[in-house]
Amino acid sequence: MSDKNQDLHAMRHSLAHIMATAVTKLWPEAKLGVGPVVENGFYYDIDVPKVTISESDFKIIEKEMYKVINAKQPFERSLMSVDKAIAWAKSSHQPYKEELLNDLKRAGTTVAKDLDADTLGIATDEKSKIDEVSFYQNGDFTDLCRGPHVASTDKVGAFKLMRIAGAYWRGKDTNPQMQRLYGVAFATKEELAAHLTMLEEAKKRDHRKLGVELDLFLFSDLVGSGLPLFTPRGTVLREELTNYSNQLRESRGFAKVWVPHMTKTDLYKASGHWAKFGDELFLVKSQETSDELVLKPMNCPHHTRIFASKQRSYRDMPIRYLETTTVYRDEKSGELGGLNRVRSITQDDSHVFCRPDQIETEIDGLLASAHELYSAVGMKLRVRLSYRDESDAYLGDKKLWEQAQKQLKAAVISNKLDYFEEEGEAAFYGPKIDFMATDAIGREHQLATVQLDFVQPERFELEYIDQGGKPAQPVMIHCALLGSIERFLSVYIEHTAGSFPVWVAPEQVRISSVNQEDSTLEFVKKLEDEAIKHGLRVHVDNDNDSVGKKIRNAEKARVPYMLVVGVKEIETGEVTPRIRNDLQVQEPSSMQYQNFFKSVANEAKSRVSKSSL
RNA sequence: GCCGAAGUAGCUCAGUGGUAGAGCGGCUGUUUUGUAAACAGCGGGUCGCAGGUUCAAAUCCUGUCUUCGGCUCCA
Repeated sequence: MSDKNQDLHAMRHSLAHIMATAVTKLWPEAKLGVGPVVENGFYYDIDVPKVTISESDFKIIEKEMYKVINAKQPFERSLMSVDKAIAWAKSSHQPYKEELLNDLKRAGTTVAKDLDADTLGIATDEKSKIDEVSFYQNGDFTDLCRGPHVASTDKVGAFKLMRIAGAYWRGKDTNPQMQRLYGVAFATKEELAAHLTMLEEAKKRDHRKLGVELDLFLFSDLVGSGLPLFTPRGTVLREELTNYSNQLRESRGFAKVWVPHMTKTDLYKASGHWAKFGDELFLVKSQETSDELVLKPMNCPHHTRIFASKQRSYRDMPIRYLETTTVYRDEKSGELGGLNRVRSITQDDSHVFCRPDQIETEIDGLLASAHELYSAVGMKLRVRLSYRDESDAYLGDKKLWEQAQKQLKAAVISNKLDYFEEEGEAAFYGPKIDFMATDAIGREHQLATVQLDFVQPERFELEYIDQGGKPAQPVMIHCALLGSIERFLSVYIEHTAGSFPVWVAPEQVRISSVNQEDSTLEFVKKLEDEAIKHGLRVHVDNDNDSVGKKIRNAEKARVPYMLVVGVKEIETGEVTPRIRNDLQVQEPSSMQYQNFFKSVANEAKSRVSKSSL
């Protein structure tokens, strides 16, 4: 950590301390939990019995904090033995601190993983030997805290309280819930202002906001939470992306299949999903039969039925199925949000049934497809090899797991992918390769995945006849390139800020007339027909608006190309396209309109990210 | 699920117990527009939904649905 960062860290730490000072002053019965530094700021978990602090209290809390700051109280650090500290916590009625200290004492020389080193006043490098914990005092307020703190309360830079939220004590939902007060803090007012501006900018990209502005999707109270509806424009996005994903896989020998969206529970009891995902399933009740049905939460068990419908020879392998289809999962209501987490999830799903010796080739092809797709959408890919850990949450033979994990790694290495390995991230039925895509503002998202599966072939007793004429068990490879279309779109909309490349853009060309003269309207119609002839998504704006207004509207809709059409164009037959800023590489020149549409159609076909005009 | 906040016109929002508002969008008319907002007029809301309190409820109370923030982030 640089000196500057250390200073900033001490400031934020001190602010958490000062916030605790203020809250304790306002509500003397407040019980303090933990108050660490986080990215861009700090928080403190506080439990005030019978009082609910709300954001409207921020003013008085901030006012109280400024009182402390303006008093320029020095922070005085002191050390105390753990036993003395426990006595302190008891006498000052701080049960949460007392609990932490007791756990610390019980843990002896090793600190339990979930203990908060910051709050306990333990330096990381001292973890193995803890006899004393540190306290900081300012004025008449003392708090257990590791620090570091700044020298006095006035040296804390600029801050702002941001929000308040419930947080379980030590992250366990069986524990009491405390109130977490968040603040952001920076060394200078200017940096704080810049941060707040940045947050505003990020808000502008929010796919939920753009979804409304660009008329892409919506939610209806009557339909239900987590169940998005897509408008014509939004559906273009879905179709363009899934067509591409399907095309990439069909060119590698995948055949489309189709399965119904509900099934008997027996299928998931056989697959092993019932035990794991039972409470996430939507139950469907038949009024005609006694069938217990559910909406499908995944497609693989269905696809195994198709595979198992015939006897397969080693010569038939691999068998590759692809289906872009919607699955339904009853997520916890509080976890739903925009398109990122929904209850109707459309996957560009595919399953390969292959011989063990074909694994590497199959994975190679899928990795190459993922690479191509993510290049086209302009996102950098990093790969996570997700392995099992030592827990018993996984099904299947451990030796098979180890073998599978090695094969995944080999394929990733031979594809020269940037990768890292992580234990405990695997699916319960096998290890996987997760693709982490980086968006335009540097956030990383997990989207595509390739997963190996030795468990379902066993559970469903899948087999093929090997070269020696004996039955053998195939390996299953699950793969989704986009992952879930909904989540992909939430990321992609924010990645592009709604400015989609020509091939994805719901509206590719807008033709705006300068006036409503018959001659103009006729020529506009001629242009529209030409665009349609080239398969372009074109809109005509013949409204009685000023040219300036029409341009503004087209810009707001993020239309890649706009043509303004009047007498000049009619006379010459030439158009000068207005190119959306992010696509433009050079000043556009005028050209015959036939050539213009031809070029745009080519750009869409080859999925380029910049304009060639 | 839990804690907190919120839901008023298509969108963004004002309105704290006494006749529901603004801007933008929409529609109509005037204008016939040349590269980021012409002018005028007119529509448009059971104030999320259901109960309750009150002479009177967008406003107060209860329930419910929906949305947002958080519950993982810590040297």
